[in-house]
This record gives sequence, C-alpha cells and structure tokens, in this order.
Amino acid sequence: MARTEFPAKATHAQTRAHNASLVLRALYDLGPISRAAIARLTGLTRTSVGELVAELEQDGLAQEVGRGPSTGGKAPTLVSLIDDARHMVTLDLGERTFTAALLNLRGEIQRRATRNLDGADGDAAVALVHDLIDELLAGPHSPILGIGVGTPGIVDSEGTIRWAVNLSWTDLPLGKRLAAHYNLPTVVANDSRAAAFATFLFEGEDRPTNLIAIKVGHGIGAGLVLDGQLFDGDGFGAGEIGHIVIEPDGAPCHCGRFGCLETVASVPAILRRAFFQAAESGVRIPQSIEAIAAAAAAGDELALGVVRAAGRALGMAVASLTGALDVRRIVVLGSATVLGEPWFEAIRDEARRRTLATLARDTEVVNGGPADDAVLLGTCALLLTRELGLTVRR
Amino acid sequence: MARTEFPAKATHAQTRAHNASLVLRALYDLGPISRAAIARLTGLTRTSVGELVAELEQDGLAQEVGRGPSTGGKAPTLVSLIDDARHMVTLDLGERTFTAALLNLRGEIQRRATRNLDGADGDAAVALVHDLIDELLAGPHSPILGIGVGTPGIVDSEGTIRWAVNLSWTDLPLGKRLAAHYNLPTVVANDSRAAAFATFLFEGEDRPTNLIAIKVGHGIGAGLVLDGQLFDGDGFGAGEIGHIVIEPDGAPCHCGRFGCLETVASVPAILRRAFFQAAESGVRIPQSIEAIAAAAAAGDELALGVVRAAGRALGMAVASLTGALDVRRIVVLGSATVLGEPWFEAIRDEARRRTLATLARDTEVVNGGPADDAVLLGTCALLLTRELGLTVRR
DNA sequence: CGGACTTTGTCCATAGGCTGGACAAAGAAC
DNA sequence: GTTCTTTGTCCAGCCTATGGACAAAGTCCG
Repeated sequence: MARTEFPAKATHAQTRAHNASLVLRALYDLGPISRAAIARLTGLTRTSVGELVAELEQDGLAQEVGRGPSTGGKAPTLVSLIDDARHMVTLDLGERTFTAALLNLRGEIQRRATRNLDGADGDAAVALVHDLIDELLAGPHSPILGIGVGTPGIVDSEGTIRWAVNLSWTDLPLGKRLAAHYNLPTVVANDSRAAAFATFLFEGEDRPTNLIAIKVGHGIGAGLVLDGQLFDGDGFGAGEIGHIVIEPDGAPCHCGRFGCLETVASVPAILRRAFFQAAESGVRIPQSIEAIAAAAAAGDELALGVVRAAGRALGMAVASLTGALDVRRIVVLGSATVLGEPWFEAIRDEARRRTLATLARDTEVVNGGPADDAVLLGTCALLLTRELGLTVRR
Repeated sequence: MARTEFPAKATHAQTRAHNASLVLRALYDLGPISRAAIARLTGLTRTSVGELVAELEQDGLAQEVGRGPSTGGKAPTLVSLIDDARHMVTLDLGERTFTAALLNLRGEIQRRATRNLDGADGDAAVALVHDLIDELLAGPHSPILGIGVGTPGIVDSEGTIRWAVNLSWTDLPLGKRLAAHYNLPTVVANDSRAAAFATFLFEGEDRPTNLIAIKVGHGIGAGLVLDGQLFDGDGFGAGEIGHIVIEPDGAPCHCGRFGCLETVASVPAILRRAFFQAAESGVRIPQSIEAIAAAAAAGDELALGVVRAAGRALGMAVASLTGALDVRRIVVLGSATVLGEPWFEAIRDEARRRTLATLARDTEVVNGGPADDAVLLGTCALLLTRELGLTVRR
C-alpha cells in the first residue's frame, strides 16, 4: 500500500511555478485578457503578472492582441494564449482500432491517423503505436509538448501498463519507452479516466471541483475527478466500476464472477440481451446498439425493456458512487449514449430510488454523448496539466 | 455545485508555512530527532531547519532534550515536540450523551466531562455544549489550540450544521458561534468523518495515503481520507453510506426509502432482527449487541445468522467503496465491532465476492475496535491539521 | 478644449526566505 | 594527538513577492 512519503519542501521556484500557472490558467480560461485583470483575479500584483506574462511571451505561449475597451482609465492591453504554440500527439488504444491525433493547446485536432489492430498484440501492438506517432510527427507541427496515451487496463503513475487484457500487455513500461525514444514528456493513462479528465478540463472556466465521468461502451469504466484532481486509488484502479457486482446470481463475467455491471449494462451485454429477447419472441433481431435505440425510440416494448434494464443497472452504480462520494455531477459518455433519453431516464430513476432525496435532488446525470475523441482529449488534458501546470491545487 | 475558484496565489509566507509544517511533522512522527536528521528527511537545508526549529522553540512547541549517539561525528542535539504545549477541547455529540475531553497534542486525554442529553434538543443542546466546554476550560490547561466538535449530520466546511436529525438542528452555525464566544479556532465536523481522520492521523509515521473508516453503531457512516485529505464531496456528504440501498424490497427506513444499509446492518437493526428471529423460534431474546456477540461466539446458529447477514450487507457497501475508489485500507470501528470475527469474516467474504480478485486480494478490512474516543480524537486531528499544519499535501 | 480623475503597465527599492559555502564545536578512529 | 565526520550556525548571494511612484492613455465633465 502506498504510504504518505514526506512531501517535497517548498521553494521559491515552486512559488513562481504556482503563480505562473495561475496566470496561464487565467489566460486559458478567460481568453484575451489584460494583465491588470489577471492581477485582480489571481490576487497577484501587477508587477508579478507583468513578469510572468513576459515569460510566457518569451516562450511563445502568449502574445498581445490589441487593446480592450477602457473602463474609465487607460485602455488595457489584451494578452492571449497562442493556441498553436505547442502541439501534442495523443493516442486512443481502442478495442479494435488505435487512433491518434495531433492536437493544439485547446485540444483542437490538427491531424488524425488510425490503424486497425487486426488481432495484433504484444510487440506488434507497440509497433503500431510507434507507427502512429511517427506518422503524425512527420508532418508540420509546432514544438511538441508531449505524447499522451490512453489505454484500457490499469496504468500506474509511471506510465507502466500493469495489464491490458486485449493487448496481452503486462507490466509494459510504455511511458518510459516512448519518453526515451522520442525524448518527449509522456503520459500514459487509463482510457476512461483520461476521458473523465477531458470532460473536466474542457468544461471551461467554471469546471466543477468534483466530477465523475462514466464511459459506457464495450466496457464500462469511470474516472473520478476529486478536488480538481484525477484520483488514482491505491492500485491505480479507482473508477474501475465495470466489475462491481450488480446481480449476484447473474450471468458469468470474464473476470470470473457473476453479474458484474459489464455483464448487464455494457454495449455487448445490451446486444446479447436484445438478441435473446428477440429470439424468444420471434421478432427481428437488432444488429446494433443504434438499431436498439431506434426501436426503443419507436416505442418497441421489448427494446425499451432491455434499454431500461441496462439503465437501471448503471443507475445502481451511479447511486453507489454518489452515495459514497457525494459528487453531484455525473457525466455519462460513450457509444451507449445513443440509447438516448429512455436509457438516461432509467439511470436517473434508479439512482434517485437508491440515494437520499436531498442528495439525489442536486445530482445531475448528464449526457456526454458518444465522445469519440474523449480519450484523445483526455491525455491532452493530462499533458496540459502536467507539462504546463494548467490546473493546480492549494 | 461548488466550482473551482481561482486558487490562492503562492507567497513566501506560504512557502515558509509549508516547510514549517514539514519540520513539525518530522518532530511529531519521528520523536526526538536532530536538526540534521530533519534536514535529510525533508530535503531542507540545515540552515532552514535550524531557523524553523528555533521558531517552534519560541512558540513553546519544541525543546532540546539532550544528545543522541554520534555516528562518527559531532553528536546530534535531539529536539522533541512538547506534547503538552497546547491543549484542545473536543466534543462528541452522541445520540444520548455529549462527551467532551481536554486533549494534548498527542491526542492524550487529560480530563473528561459528559452530559446526558435527556431529550434536550435545539437551544438546550447548544447550552449543554457550552456547559461542557466551560467545565473543561475551568481547570488548569496549556494555551488552547482550538475547539473541535464531532456531530452526526451534515456539516459544511464553515462549521455550520446543515441538519442533525436527533438534535433538531438545521443550519446551525455552531462553528462560528463557538469561535466568536470563546475567541478560539473551532472545527465542527461530521462524527464518522472525524473518526476516520483520527484513524488516519494517529496511525503514526507510515499512515497510508488513502483510508476509509466506517463507523457502525446506532447509525452507519464512513469517512474518506483520499490522498491524505478528508474528502468532503459537493455537499459535505461524502461517506454517508448509511442510506445506500442494499435491499430494494427491504424494511422501511426513516429516510423514506426501503432497505437502506442502516435498516440492515446498524446496531439497532441487528437487535431488531435478533428480536424477531428469537421470538419466532421461541428462544430467549438477546437484549444487547454484546449478548448477540456472545451467543454467536458460543455457536448459536440463530445469532450467527443475524450477525453474518449484517456483515454481508456491510460487505456489499465495502465492495462498492473499494470497487469505485480502489482504497485498500478499510477500518471498521464502532460499537458493532464487539460482534468480532464472525461479523468481520462475513464482511470480508461478501466484499471479496463482489470485487475483482486482484483488488480484493490487496484490500484489508481491519477491526478498529469500539473506538469510543475516535470522534474526540478526530476533531483533535482536524485541529492539529488546520491550526498547526501537521499534515500537508503537495 | 482643457483639467481632473482612473486605469494600466512598468520601474525601483525593500524585504522575506531559500541556497550553498565557510567555520567552529564535538565526537570517532587511528 | 592528529585526522576525519558530523552537527549546528553564520553569512553573503539570489530569487521573487511587495508596494509605492510614475508616465502613458484613457474617460468624464465643465
């Protein structure tokens, strides 16, 4: 178990870095803004802000962009972040496809690349990762801030993938390897948690302090942003809710237990249930999650039943999360969100049924959409935090 | 919902305070220790440590206590915390009794006082609080570090009790009132969460970074210590697991729902179940939790069944906590712990049955004992953290 | 149009606090 | 007794926040 080590001492350099990140964050969140306004918002003196902005200009991260309207005195000089001052390469190592993108500081995708996995695993899969990074770095780009990788499975803070079942990776120090090979800062993180962090960071200036994002697709995983920080847990497994047991006497799960959330509420599970129900009733078997969504939207009772059952199961998980953590913003994203309102209503109903009324009243379960790029954006967000100190605590 | 405000700027004073708390913590955890050793452990220069220790001596918090053994050079001067340099008054506002104590910096109880509630609520209950504090402050004591209050119910970070059912308090700004009346720093916190923080802080030097303490008595509540900090949640309700729904078709709960954890696993619930079971079977009805524990220990199948059922229900809650948070140290404390091993085994079994094998293997469910003073110690720990900066992050 | 007032951004002297080297005191090893 | 280590303090230097002063550039009002 991780023990509390002695925290690092505080130095002047850290103080400076902290204040620099305050300025950066003001610039990032509040668009073109004057030095004086930054000083008011952050509490820093105009002197310090001036120096820090000068540093950012030196680094090519910020520039003056004209004057703003006067409020009774000298008109302010507006300073703006240069969105394309840095680029990043981030990857989403999906079930069947590896996706990569070149992003700017705003998380805007400049270029993409994909590779089909075609059953590749182990070293072959690692080769694909290099391949994608090389392809994206071959084109024109600004200085690279770092490389970000989102992957299923458990990843420690050093960037070592403890295990990722479908890629047959165990204890793969991917982070260190990529960092050494490309000589660039590298972040490797679990995909769901990366997605959660993206949802948090790109929320804009009034991001909540706490947020839980649940990604429902082939698997189910959540990321917990607590006090503005992605929470790891002791074994870097925080948010791995796919194997919470929902129906103790339910279907077997590949994890060895019965009735895990994934056996009930994941996209494959929903398809399976729809298949059996349709076969039993002798009606047409839906071939995709979209087909089920369409049928449910059209009022097909069978489809609605399947959708609602899946939603309720997820609602139980939501209830246990909100009950335990009292986090009031839950964002659900991933391919399952095409199921739309009937599904969300079931999630909300069940969550409400299982938590204190006062708590449930203030908890919002938000539809985050398919969020296909959430993982790509997530490791981007992690790089922004780690390399630029875009978010800070204290 | 709480939004991320702009974090405070960093100043030299903060840097100093941070480093001061590192020194204090070394002193607190590692007993009599030399300045040089502190410097090595914290990474601070001997110069800084010397200054900071001098400040602590100035404040009467530390003193030199002789020389240590030489390791080949000048023998180190050992410095020690003065355990009784400050005292605190802390209170545990229980169901039927208010308990208070005067504690020193080590959480050692110097004097106690209690008052029976006898149905007092509202202002009468507040009067009792004053009464207890006055009684303890009347005797001899060192300078008072602060006042700490642990209470059931939801308490915000300002020390306002949002609601506490049994005392019929709503939105009572107890913290501010006491602080103003006694002109002393005051901490008010939920009792279970205070207890959790005590369990964390008084664990000693190798306290884990994450810990969950679950208090099972008349009610059930948990406290979450995540990354060394008590986690609040958006509405200061983190850890309020007593009303997680375990049996959707179970017994009605006073909260308005059915089958909450408290209707199954709390001490009153266990007594109730034992009562009905015994009445049904026509055997002697156990009058106390201790009697049930004794019967179970003696092999009474009826009692064992009740104990195990309660344990399993708690195990479900543990599973959902560990599954979601991946926190590997769970401490269970409170009056229900007299149920002993049969109960703990049921908790562990059920938790194991419902979480990933790899996770369950490393998770320990520890018997924290009745921990009658945990709430008193908990607000003491909170005061130590808040007023002396005994624990810090970064 | 001109003077009074505001706001902005920079400059400068000051001070807080960390850094690292120097040094004496105190002990061990030979 | 000499040399080497370790400890604790002192001191000069540096980084960085602070707050006042000031010029530039506006608005507002007569």
